[in-house]
Amino acid sequence: MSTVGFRQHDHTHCVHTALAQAEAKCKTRRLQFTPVRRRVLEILLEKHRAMGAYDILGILSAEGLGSQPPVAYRALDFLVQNGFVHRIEQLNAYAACAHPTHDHVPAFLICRSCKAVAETETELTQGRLGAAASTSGFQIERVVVEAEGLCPECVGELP
Amino acid sequence: MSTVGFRQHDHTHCVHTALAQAEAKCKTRRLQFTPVRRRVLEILLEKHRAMGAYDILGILSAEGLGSQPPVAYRALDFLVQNGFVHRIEQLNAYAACAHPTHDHVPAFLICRSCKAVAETETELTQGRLGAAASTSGFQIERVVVEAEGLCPECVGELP
DNA sequence: TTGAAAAATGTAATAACATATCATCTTGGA
DNA sequence: TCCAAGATGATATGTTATTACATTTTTCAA
Repeated sequence: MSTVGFRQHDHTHCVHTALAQAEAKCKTRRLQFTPVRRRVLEILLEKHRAMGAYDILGILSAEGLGSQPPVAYRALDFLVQNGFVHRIEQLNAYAACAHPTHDHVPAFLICRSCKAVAETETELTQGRLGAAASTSGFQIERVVVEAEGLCPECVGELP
Repeated sequence: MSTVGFRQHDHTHCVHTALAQAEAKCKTRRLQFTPVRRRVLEILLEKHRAMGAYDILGILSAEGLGSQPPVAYRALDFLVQNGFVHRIEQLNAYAACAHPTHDHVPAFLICRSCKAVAETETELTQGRLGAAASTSGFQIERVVVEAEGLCPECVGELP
């Protein structure tokens, strides 16, 4: 449960917890946890999957929270910047962070069939990548690790 | 030189070599190395950097090789499919493979300042990601590893 | 407490990236 | 030589993301 998220669970509780944690973190850092930002995080926590900016915008729009793309992108930028949400590069999509209480390098397992996404962690400079960087003098600031494949559910069901 | 590509080098030679290797590989695999596909690979080898599909299309168009997006995307799909080119997810861009002669999991060092891209390699299931995958029953098929940061040139020059 | 600066929002327009569809042409192999 | 698969031409459209600028709200210190 702490590393992989393919299993079912009731998460009304975890949504509330995560929102409360985000609110607290914003308070201590003096960041504005505005209604749109809060709602975008809540949407991503509730859906518990990767969503595109325009999917989110559709919901915001239906709720009268804004209808133009920058509304969604600004909120997402804020949430990504502050570690509440991760961007999944392969999918051009966003997912709520599963471990928002500590700094980490996220890594994702992405099912190419059902698009489920599980988050785990990895080390910043592990193995050959870190070695290559330090050899060449490259200074790593951020690492994207995304594995594509089949989740446990889909492994059995496909050709 | 085999892992990192931030250093300068004369590469008229390596362009020719890489094209010849691609041609040979297509021959043995019975793939059609058509003029557009060849030219797209050549462009990426010559520029020796990540380029967007529309950048490439601009060049093709100026040369009378086609002016509509599918022309570029089809050629890129072919080249990616067959391991001659990699897609850089973070940049929505494409770069010629630096090690086309053997199968590998590419990893990239991407300079956020000058956009230079160096390719190195990594293991498919190294470390915690592989562990999380096998624990949960996720079957990894492809891994994207992209590090963003500052290249040796830019490390010195920025604030 | 109030006023200036910083941050956030509203809104319109457009840029950048990518695919669907269908007709036509070329190639390789039976 | 003919067929089937693969490649190309061409049009249209879908999806993702940013620029720009006016306005409002919040913060913070004088």
